[in-house]
Amino acid sequence: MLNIIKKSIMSALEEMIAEGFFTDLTEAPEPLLSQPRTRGFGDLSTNICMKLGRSQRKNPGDIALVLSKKLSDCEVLEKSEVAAPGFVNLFIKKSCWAALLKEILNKGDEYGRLTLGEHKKVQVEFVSANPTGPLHIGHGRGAAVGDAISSILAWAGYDVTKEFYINDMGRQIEVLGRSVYLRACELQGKTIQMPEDSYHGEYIKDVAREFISEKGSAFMDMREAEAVDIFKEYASETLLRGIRKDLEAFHVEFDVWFSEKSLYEKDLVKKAMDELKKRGFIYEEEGAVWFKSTAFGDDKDRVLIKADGARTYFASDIAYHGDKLDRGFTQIINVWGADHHGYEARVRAFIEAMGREKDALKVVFIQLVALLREGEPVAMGKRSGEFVTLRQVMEEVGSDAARFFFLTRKSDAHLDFDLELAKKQTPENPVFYVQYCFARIQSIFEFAKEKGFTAPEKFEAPDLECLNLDEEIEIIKHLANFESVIEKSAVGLEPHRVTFYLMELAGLFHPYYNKNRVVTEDRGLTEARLLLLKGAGTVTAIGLKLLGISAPEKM
RNA sequence: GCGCCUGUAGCUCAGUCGGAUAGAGCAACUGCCUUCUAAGCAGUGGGCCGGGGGUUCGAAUCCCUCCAGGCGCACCA
Repeated sequence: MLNIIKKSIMSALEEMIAEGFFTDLTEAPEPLLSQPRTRGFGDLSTNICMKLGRSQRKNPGDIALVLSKKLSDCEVLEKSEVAAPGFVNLFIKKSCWAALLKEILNKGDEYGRLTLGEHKKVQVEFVSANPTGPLHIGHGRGAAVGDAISSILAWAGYDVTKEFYINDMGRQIEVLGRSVYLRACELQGKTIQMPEDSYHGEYIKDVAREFISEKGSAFMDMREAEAVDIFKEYASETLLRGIRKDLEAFHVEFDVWFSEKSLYEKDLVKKAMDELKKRGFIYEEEGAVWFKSTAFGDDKDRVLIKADGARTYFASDIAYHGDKLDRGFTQIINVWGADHHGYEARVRAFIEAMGREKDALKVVFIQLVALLREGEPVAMGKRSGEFVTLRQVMEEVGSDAARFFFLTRKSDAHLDFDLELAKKQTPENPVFYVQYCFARIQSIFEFAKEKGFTAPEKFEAPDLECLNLDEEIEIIKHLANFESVIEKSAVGLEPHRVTFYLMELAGLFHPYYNKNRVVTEDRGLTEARLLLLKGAGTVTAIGLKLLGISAPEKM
C-alpha cells in the first residue's frame, strides 16, 4: 500500500514536470512518507513539497496544492489535504485497512520475514568471554543483544552463523591455572600466598575442590609449572562448561564455538601473517614483527610478534578474522564490550589489508553495565572477587525479564541495572505487559471457542471491513509497520526497535480490549475481531521470539 | 592531551538520514473487577531535550564551541 501511494505521488510529480511546473527538475524524487502524531493530519503525510520548495525556489504551499489535486484519483486514498507550510496529509480509504489485515493474516507465522538479506552469509560473534570465570551481567547484555541481532538478521533473510570465540590460551589462562593450583594447595593444608594478579573469586576455590575430588592430590608432588599446566586445562574446561550452561539457561545457542588454540593447531596465525607479508603490510623493527595498520587509518602500527618471540593477542585476532573471511562470510559482525573500541580500527585495517571493503566488518559496542544494589554501585571485575553473575541475575529476575531489560536500551547507551529495582519492578515489568498481550489473546480465543466462535480460516477482505473503529484501524496500521521495523532493526543492528514496537502494540491492544468486547452476539463482528486479535497475537509472538523471550499462553 | 560513547520528566530510557503540540515505563495522586485474564484500563500532575552560538520556512535531531560523566589510547589479554 505504501508503494501504491509513493508511486501515485511520483507519477503526479512527473506530470507536473511534464507540464513545466518546475524549472529545473527532470526526475521525481522518492517521497518520504511518515505517520503524523495526530490523527487530524491524516494516516500518512509527506514533506516532499517543502523539500522541493527549497531546491526549486517555489512556494511549498503552491506545489502542495497542485500535488494534492492530482492525487485525488489515487484508488487507496479517501482524500488529501494541504497543511502549512507545505505538508500534504493523506487519508486512506477505510476499506483498505481490511485488505491490509488480510494480507498480514495470509502471511501468518511468516509475516515480517524479508528477502532483504538475499541469503548472504553473515557471522555474528558475541559474548566471547574468557573461560576464566562465570559470565557476569555485562556478558548477559552482550548475549541478549547478539542473539537478538542474529535472529532479526535471519528473519530479514540473511544466512546467519552465531559464534563464540574462546580465548583458551595465553596469559589469562596461565594466571587462572596458577590461581586454582594455589587454592588446591591451600585445601591440602599448605600455606600459600596468592600473587597480586591472581583470580580471587570464590569460584576458584570451588574449581580447586572439584579438581581434588576428581583427580586426587597427586599434583602436590609435581613441580609447580607442570601442575599449573594441568590445572589450567582443567579449570578453563570446567569454567567453559559453566559458561555454556549459563548461556543455555539464558536461551542463547551458538552454532560455532571457536577455539583460539585451534588457530595455532591449524597454523592459521602463520597463514594470516604470510598473507599480510605477501601484500606488503608486514615489517620488522626493533626485533618485533609489525602490521602496517596505519596504511588503513589506524593510529599506530601494531605488533604481531614481540621481540621475545611471543605472538600478541592481536596476532590471534587477525588469524581468526582471516579465517572468518576464508569461510565465506560477506558480513562480519562483532558484538564487543565498549572497552574494546580501541580494537576496531586495527581489525578493520586487517580486513581492508586483505582486500575487503571497509564495511565488511561491523562492530556493535555494548556499553558496560553499571550494576547497582539499592542505588549503590556493586564492584565488578573478576580479580576483585566480588561480582554478580548472570546466573544470579537470572535467578533473581528471570531470563525473560533480564533479556527484555537489556533490549529496551540501544546497545551503545549506558545501562544502570539496579538489582533491587529490577526485583521490585518484576510485577510491573514491561516484559509482562507484552507477554500479557499474547496470553490475553489466547485466553479470549479459549472463551470464544466455548461460545462456538473461532477465527475463520477462510475469509475475504470485505468480511473485515466491520473493523472500523479508530482503535482497530490503529492496530492494523501498527501491524502493517512490522516489516519496516524488522528492516530498520536489521540494517541498523538495533534490536531495541523490536522491543519498543512490541510495547507499542501491547499499548494499543490492552485499551482496545478494555473498551470493546470481542465475543458478542454478532457473528460477523466477532469473527472479524478474532481475526484482528490473531494478527496481533501472531506478530507479538514473532517479535518475542526474535528477542529470545517466551510467549506464554497463560499468565 | 587525543579518540569513541553518553547527557531528554523525580528515576530508567525511546525518539536523532531536520518536520506539525517532544513520548513510554517506573515513582506520585484519583477512579474502575457479578460481563472474553486488574501482570489490565481511564484520568491528573510532571520538561530552558546539559549550556551558548550558527545553518533555515522549521532543530532534541545538522555544524561550531563549552561543560559534565563513562570508556579507550601497550612489544597486556
